[in-house]
Amino acid sequence: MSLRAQKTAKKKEEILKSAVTIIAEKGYHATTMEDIAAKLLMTKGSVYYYFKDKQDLLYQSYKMLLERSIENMKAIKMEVPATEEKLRRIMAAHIDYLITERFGFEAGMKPEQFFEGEQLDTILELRSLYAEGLDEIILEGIDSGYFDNVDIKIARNIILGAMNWVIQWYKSEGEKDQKEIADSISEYLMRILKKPEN
Amino acid sequence: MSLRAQKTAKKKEEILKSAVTIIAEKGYHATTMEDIAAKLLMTKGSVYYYFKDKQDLLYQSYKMLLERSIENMKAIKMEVPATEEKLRRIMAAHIDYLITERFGFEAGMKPEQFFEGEQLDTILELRSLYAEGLDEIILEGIDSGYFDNVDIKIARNIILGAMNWVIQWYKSEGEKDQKEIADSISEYLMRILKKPEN
Amino acid sequence: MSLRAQKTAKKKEEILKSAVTIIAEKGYHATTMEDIAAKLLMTKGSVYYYFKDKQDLLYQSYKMLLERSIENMKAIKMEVPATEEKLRRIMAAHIDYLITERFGFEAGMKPEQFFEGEQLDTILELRSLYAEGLDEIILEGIDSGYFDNVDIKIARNIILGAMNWVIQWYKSEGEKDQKEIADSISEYLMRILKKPEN
Amino acid sequence: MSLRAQKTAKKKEEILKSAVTIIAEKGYHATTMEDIAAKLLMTKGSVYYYFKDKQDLLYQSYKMLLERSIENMKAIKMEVPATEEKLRRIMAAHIDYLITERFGFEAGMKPEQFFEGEQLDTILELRSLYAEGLDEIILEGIDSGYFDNVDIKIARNIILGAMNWVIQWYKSEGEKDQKEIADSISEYLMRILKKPEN
DNA sequence: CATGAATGAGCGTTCATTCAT
DNA sequence: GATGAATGAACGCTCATTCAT
Repeated sequence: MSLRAQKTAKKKEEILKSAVTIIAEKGYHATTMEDIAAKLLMTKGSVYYYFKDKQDLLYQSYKMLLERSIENMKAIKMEVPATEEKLRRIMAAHIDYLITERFGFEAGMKPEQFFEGEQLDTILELRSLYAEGLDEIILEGIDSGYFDNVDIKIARNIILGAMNWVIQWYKSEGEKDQKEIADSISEYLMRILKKPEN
Repeated sequence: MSLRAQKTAKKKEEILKSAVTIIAEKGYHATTMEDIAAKLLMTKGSVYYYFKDKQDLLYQSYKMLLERSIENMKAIKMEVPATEEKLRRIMAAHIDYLITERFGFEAGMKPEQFFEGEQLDTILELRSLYAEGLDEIILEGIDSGYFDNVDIKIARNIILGAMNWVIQWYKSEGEKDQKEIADSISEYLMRILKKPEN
Repeated sequence: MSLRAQKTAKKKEEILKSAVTIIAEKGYHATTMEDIAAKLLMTKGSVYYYFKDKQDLLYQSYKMLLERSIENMKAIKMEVPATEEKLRRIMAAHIDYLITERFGFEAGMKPEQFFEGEQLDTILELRSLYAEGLDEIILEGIDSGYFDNVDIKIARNIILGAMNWVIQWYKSEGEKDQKEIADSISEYLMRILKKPEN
Repeated sequence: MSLRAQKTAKKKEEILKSAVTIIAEKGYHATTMEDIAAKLLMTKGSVYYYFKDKQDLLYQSYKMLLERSIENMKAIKMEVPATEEKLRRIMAAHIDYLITERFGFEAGMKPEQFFEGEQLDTILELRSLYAEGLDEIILEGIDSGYFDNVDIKIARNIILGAMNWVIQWYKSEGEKDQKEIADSISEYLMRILKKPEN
């Protein structure tokens, strides 16, 4: 990658990050191109040099978030051998990412409401990939006899729902810090999966 | 209530229902007053005869949904004596309401993004009321020794998150019907709460 | 006039008075039919029973004010014989009417901006009538040798301007009361007309 | 000031002038943003690039007119030494400005009807400044024994009223030209102020 | 006569998008 | 590459007006 291309890529990422933050805060429609540009001391026009349109910006933002989540998951999978620990780490990372990167809009967003055509396909596929990543671990646990023989789809969606919901209540009840909350949730969710010990 | 007033109330409710449906589908900002009116073969102007502005319409809609949810819960509480059954029924009703009434926007919505002042206060209080309703049942279970001594706040939020998430995946994976899904989810969530049987 | 017609006439006048007050306060365009009706505990629909449209209401209001001013002037003319006293009384009445009846909109209003066709003609003619009424007195004074040989049109317009301007400053500088102000103004304006005494 | 800024300032002024003209003609409420823009072959959107909203446009217009009037007055005060001549010149300039710049809306406008808060304060202060400017000259005349010992406030308001009223009758009675009218009015108004010569 | 309800035209305003410089 | 400026389509909202009851 040439130096120029690197610079462009860096700028693009800055813009995406700015966009993610503001959209998470105000919502997509309430966020203006002006808002996004202003936060970076740019003008609207410049943003259009890097992104085709607002829709594109949303798409790239969302895609980036999903891809990173998937990468995070992969990294943890490589790093950690034990099934349960793997799942716990992934949940913690998910919640952490949700809160620190403020990509709140990931949570309740219905992709069909914002994307269509190829974009929608890509997004849905990335979502699926992430879901499958979780499924694999659950399956791994079941196969190894460590997890109970649960309905994987249901279990995974309970986990996803519980995790994404954190955004709704984290701030308001700040007694426990992020780490503790992630641990507690993991702990409880594990009860769904784990085989009753005899 | 006079006949006039009844008619007005009915019309208001029609509009609210229409609004709820469309907002659930397209999102609040993407929904125009025209959309809402057109669906009822009305004109924009008429909608404004019944509601102060778009914001008011959103507020009333959301409030109605929350109030009904709370009433549903109360009714079930009165009707069903057994703690576990009570909780199961409430979960089933919640999911059912979510899907059939399509009030998808309840799920991922951050009230702070849409409301402020008194409206926000009211909404937050209604949310709290609903949450407390769940908490009471959990506490009842714990006190009776039937549930494990879980962190109520965490448990409640896992339950809420898991239930509200259903909207995100119900349609796309329609093999199981609504009832079954609600049952499965309840079943699994119960594992978090129930004391391991010895 | 039948009893019914009397009732109607009375109602019409009530509405006109209400309209005058509110229009004087908020301006014609900023005044809604709702405002006018509400002040009389009526509904918009009723007002339309008595007046064709908003324009008609404005026209009738303005016409009424002008006609009364003219009648006032006539009455004073009949009553008072002395030229100077006549003029003074008319000025005082004019200012008094302006302030108490709050028909502020008479002052700065350019009829061409609000009326056209027959309505405009009528209004302009009534204005002329009032102006001529003043002119006659001035002429009378000149003929009798009591007033100087001034340009009547100019003199009359100075008088009208000075009087109508009162609305702009009366309230804010309330040290002197209405009567005194009217007297002072008359006094000074008289200097324009009166022949320097030798 | 950079060239850019100059261009912007120029454009702003163009818009203000356009606004003043149309508002003077049709009145504030009857004037649409479209009207103002169209007169300059612009689109509504462009006007909003330069002015926050319609209210802002009115405020800036009015402020500009008042400021220029005050500056005009100051310039004349510097230029002309003799009290009477000073006053005459100011009156002539006032009437001239009123007619040529068509800022008719200055005349009968009640600021309280259009402005509030800081805007109202500023406008009222500018009005006061102008009024005080007149008062000073009157006082100067009195002190020098050239003017009679009149009530300054009353005298000033008669002068203002008479001058502003010109807008109401100038066009329709166009026999005399602007200059002559200004002279006549000054002449007559001077009679109010001047000490009777013995 | 009165009114509640409905309508539609029109206005102010926002904002994504474009483009000359 | 960046930006100031311009655009136009769309939306929320108001309000005079109409009309069935």
